[in-house]
Amino acid sequence: MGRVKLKIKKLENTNGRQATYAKRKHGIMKKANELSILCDVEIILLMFSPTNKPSLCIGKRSIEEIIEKFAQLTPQERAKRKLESLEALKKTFKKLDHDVNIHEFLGTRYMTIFFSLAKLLLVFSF
Amino acid sequence: MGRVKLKIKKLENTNGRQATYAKRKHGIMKKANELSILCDVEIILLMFSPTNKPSLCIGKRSIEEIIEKFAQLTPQERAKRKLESLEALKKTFKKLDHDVNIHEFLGTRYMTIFFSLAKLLLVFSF
DNA sequence: AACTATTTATAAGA
DNA sequence: TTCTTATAAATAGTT
Repeated sequence: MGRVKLKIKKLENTNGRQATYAKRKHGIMKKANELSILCDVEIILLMFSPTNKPSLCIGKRSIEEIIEKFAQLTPQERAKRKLESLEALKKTFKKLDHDVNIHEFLGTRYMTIFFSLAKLLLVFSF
Repeated sequence: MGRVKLKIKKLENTNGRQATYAKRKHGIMKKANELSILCDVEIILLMFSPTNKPSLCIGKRSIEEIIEKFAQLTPQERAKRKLESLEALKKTFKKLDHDVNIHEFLGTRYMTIFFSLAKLLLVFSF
């Protein structure tokens, strides 16, 4: 969609790649949001920029549902749950790392993806 | 993009919603794949259909990288690592569930998302 | 499942 | 960089 038909292969020009990423990231997030609303479905979209900066997009309804559930707790319960979740998460990753050395297996980037999602889903603290 | 401009709100007709989901799911997966190639970035896209059937889309390069890393192991190492990872994962989820009762907090659908991603990222066994 | 009128996304240029 | 615009691509309603 543009002045010419684009070949789908890595854009070698760095500036062009950044520009295209910015445009298409916007486009795909819009699409994800529309789809989640139109069809009433859950969507998780996680992207890493060419410089590894993460962008997370979640279907509108899902986020609202999480917020609503979280909001039904008292502030004390919320703080407690968040702390507990983060503690459990830390232990979990230490344990997993000890068992299978996932850092080495997955690499830092995947650990970041995984950790982001875990945090998001567990404690709504992204 | 279509005969009329669509209002972005939940489609109330069930068949229409299914049809739109199918079309737009295809569209957004194509976009995700194009973006991951053009800009050489990692993308994870996870969608649940109106009937809760999950679709997972991962940037082409990422999947190839995982496969390549996994393929460098010997069959014995692969089997061992996969088993270990699954065991660790099971323990992890039992532990997490005990600590924060995430099943109750997140609900089954989110557990499925989380588990799918965990499996995918840990052992390439989806 | 295929079609096509129309809207939407976007590549290149300003 | 942000804005514009020609063109490609997606898709809503139809068949």
